[in-house]
Amino acid sequence: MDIFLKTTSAINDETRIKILNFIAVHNEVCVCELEEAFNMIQSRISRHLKILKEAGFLKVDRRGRWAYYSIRSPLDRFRQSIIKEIAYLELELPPLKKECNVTR
Amino acid sequence: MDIFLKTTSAINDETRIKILNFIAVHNEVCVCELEEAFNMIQSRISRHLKILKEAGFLKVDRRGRWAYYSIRSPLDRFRQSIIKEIAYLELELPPLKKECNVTR
DNA sequence: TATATACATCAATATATCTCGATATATACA
DNA sequence: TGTATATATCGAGATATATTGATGTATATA
Repeated sequence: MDIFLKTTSAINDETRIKILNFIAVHNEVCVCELEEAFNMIQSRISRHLKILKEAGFLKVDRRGRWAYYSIRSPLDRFRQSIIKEIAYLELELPPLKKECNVTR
Repeated sequence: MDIFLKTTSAINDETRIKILNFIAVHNEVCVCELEEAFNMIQSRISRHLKILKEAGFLKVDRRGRWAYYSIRSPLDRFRQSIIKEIAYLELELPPLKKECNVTR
């Protein structure tokens, strides 16, 4: 029950739904790219990423000073269906600008 | 997005998850049966039923003084997967007592 | 028609969650 | 070693949600 509720509360927020969708589309993004794309302050993005990660949706890969977030794999049936359902929403995607760092 | 959020917020509550599961198992129950089974005051049950209904999970059939709630049918793919996932939780079911009315 | 029953809704309070700004930490590199 | 960059975390205020008890509404029946 607790894990289920952690999953549902993670997706019960418009910002996190958009972030999750953005990451699903772009495969792997760093915090500063999300900050830039969504025009939100870094602490806000970071907090939402933590919630999505702890709910089992994301994994993080730290390389150098950057933290690259992507969809966790393998992903269980239920979380897969959630991401699929979010894809069906056809949310407008903000542009991804790879300007916050050059070593990519 | 709004509909999606309505769905996620509906299942983002332990009481509603239990109610939804209870109804899924028993097919059709009235408010007083839920009140009895979960030992909760009527206004609380009624409010949660409204949220589940407006989120597309339940339908209500009024017969006489009673309101019988059941899983809405047909149910879309996503809501079906949610109810299935809740079933996997194997939550303990409180007993259903059909004492609140006799005309059944 | 008056009363009881079943359910819905409202107002007030308690609790949880989101956001921002400040601060902490960790890495790279001059 | 000192500074800049990228990210994480914390505290306070704002907002949203849940719960309760009171009240409203509709139906059945004495």
